[in-house]
Amino acid sequence: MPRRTQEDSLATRKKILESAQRLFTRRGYERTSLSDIAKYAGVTRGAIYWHFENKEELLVNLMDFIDTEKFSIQLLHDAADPAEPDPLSKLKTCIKSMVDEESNKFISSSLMSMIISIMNGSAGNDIVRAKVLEFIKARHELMNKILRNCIAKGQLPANLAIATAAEHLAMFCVGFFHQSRLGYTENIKKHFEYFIDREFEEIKLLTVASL
Amino acid sequence: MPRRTQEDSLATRKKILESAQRLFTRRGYERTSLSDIAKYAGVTRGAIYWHFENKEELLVNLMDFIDTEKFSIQLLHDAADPAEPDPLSKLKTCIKSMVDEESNKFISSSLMSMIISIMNGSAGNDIVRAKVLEFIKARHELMNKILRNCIAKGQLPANLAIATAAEHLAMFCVGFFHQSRLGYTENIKKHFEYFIDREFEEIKLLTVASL
Amino acid sequence: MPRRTQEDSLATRKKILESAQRLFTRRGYERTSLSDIAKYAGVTRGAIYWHFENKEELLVNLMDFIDTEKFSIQLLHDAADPAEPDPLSKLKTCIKSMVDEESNKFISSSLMSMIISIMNGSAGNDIVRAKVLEFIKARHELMNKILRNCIAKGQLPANLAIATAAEHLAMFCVGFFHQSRLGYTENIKKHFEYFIDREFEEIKLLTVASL
Amino acid sequence: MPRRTQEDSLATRKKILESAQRLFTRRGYERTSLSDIAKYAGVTRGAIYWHFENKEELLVNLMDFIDTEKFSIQLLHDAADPAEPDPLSKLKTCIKSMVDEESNKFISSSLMSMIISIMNGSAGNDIVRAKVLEFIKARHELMNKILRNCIAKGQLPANLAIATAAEHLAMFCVGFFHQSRLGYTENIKKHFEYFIDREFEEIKLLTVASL
DNA sequence: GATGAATGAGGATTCATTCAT
DNA sequence: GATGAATGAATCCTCATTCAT
Repeated sequence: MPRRTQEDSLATRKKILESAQRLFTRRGYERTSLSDIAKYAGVTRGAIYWHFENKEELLVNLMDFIDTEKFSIQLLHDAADPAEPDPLSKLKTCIKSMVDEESNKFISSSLMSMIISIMNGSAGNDIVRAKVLEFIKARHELMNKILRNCIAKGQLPANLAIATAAEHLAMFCVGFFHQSRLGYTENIKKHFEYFIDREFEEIKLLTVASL
Repeated sequence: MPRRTQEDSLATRKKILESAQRLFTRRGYERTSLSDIAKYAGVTRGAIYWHFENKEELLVNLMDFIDTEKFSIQLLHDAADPAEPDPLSKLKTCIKSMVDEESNKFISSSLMSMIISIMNGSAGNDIVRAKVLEFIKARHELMNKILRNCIAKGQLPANLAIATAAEHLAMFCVGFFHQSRLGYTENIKKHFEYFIDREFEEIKLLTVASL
Repeated sequence: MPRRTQEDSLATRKKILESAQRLFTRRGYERTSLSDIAKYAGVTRGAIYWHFENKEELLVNLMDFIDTEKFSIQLLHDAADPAEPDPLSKLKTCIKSMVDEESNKFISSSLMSMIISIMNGSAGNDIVRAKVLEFIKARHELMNKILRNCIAKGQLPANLAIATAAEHLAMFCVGFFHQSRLGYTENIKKHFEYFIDREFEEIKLLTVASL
Repeated sequence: MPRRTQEDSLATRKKILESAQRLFTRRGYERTSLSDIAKYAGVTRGAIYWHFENKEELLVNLMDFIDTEKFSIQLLHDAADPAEPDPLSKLKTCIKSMVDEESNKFISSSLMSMIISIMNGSAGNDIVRAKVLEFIKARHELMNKILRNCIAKGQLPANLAIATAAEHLAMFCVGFFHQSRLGYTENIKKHFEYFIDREFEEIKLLTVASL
């Protein structure tokens, strides 16, 4: 029973993307076949090819999809907004959400595991790699912007070594994320807010003068 | 066709393992075919099957192989040795070596990227997952042992929350490793020793009392 | 969305046929997808299915279309016309036009390349084969009629072995056509009229008496 | 039940090539799937990929295979041999054999139908096209060589326009071949030797002086 | 009249695995 | 110990075709 209206079409597209996300995250990009995705989405492989050029394009579109859908990214954008009076809290809240998100398995960090497996994969799919790198870069720039916003609001030192601080923060998040996946952050999670606070204390030390 | 001596056999085995390591690290487990490995090692696929049951077994054996071969693990074992008077320095040295290792691309941390891709991928091959988890657990226990050794030598607080500290340290290392792979640790690398020192200062705060 | 007039419909049909001709000729029947044709014609696949049952039917219709459209066939019909005082010249002119047509790439001989690929391909699509064979037969009969007309006008011997002559002439044309496609008629083309004349001299020898 | 000895391997290879030839000739390159070939040869698709890189390579190898296997090409080489006292007869014999070969369906001319469908196909497979063009060129040069040999033996005029003559001869052969495929050489076949003789009489007229 | 969405049957290719030699 | 040959299942992808709108 084929679907016909434009809404149906969009619904199909969404179903495919969601299935792809779920399966890519669960099994990794390589180990997920289009057949798997189609089955999971309740459509045929052909339908996937109607909506996406090929497997790579599906992935690229998925990235945009997740980026748009998931709300945690919104928090980051808020934190970067010059109109935001308390960007630091917003940033901390966002980082804090990693704990819940992880337990929910499907929030923006699920994207990261995908990213990693793609970057570990390599070889052919240059379009995907480019997209991933672009994606990462965008996040990095966003982080820098947030930090600058924090400085502007007097929440971080004026002479902060921004690039270094951004790297440090990213390390913290990524480290937490990966260890969580392996189940080695039980104790950290218990006092996660404390560690976030400590992280920012560390960052505050990273002034141009001190390095 | 000369008779193969046992040495030849071992040499072949080693060649296969080294090729596997190199290629798995480079392209990931899924994207590396036994054909690739055989070609790279200058043997036939059949030879791989002589030495290893199948692809998974090759991977399992590879983990042991890397663990034995690579020297950085030795540093960790030294640091855990009760006879070692300065385990903290040994540990720091080992962590510090991540910088060079990364640039050299082929030290023990390369194993981690493999581990990650395996944990991200699969679903199926439980033997491998089990092996990986065992491997990670062993590292974790080793880390705990080292921390205890540091406490014994008075280099860390007696009431350190060891498990939490170990998790924190792991987060630091893993975070650095991943961000390095993506090329986002340039600034961190410049002052890596400083950051290692700071990391241990943080850890020192993690006493049973304080948490 | 404006109402389609009948003219629009015919225009679409024509666009499809022309696109089909161009692409079939260029890439062959098998290697041309309906998608290609639709894209080239600036319509959707669905439109093709509105005008033609399926791919085979499109081809069958295309043959009629070409047959009607192209003018060289007209020359042949003229040559077959009993009212024509000089059928031989008409025939020669038509053959001579092969040289230009080839360089123009799209005259009736382009049809032949299609025919050939169909006869070489297939096995399955009997309707097409039947159509092709019918088409070829029609040409053959036309040729016989022309030869008879030439005899009637005294331009060829009364006791000409018509069937044999027709075959010979066809061989000449087909041979030229194929060698042209491969680029091996450079020298022949330089004196093409001469060779046409010689061909007819040869044909004149094919009398019932002589064979 | 897999085969193991080298002879078996060669036998498999041969079976694949023969099946490919038969099916390519019958249905054309595009319409023949590797599955078809495998089935016909009684092997699996994998076996084909063991012996040949891919479908194109199979075709390229097939061309060499046919060229080597079939005997009519030997006649041509004999005719080109300076030691041959009567090259013209050899050449005529070879051309004459087209009649039988055609009826046998699988002689060297079957290659030509393949060539045509490939040249008509086009698009992707540049390697194949190159191979085909090389193949055709080789034949052409061989033909030129034979004609020169005929001149040397005084069987053709000293001032023969060789290139033109070669083209003319090729046209004759190719024309006959194609019309035969379509079943329109019945009458020509009855007196084929006569037409071959006439063809050579025509060629004899093609002197540098006369053109 | 024509479109957009979806299907499903293949098709080429890759690859882990097997096994006689 | 190792090779070369072969298998067969899975994968990505193409395409003719269908059909509600």
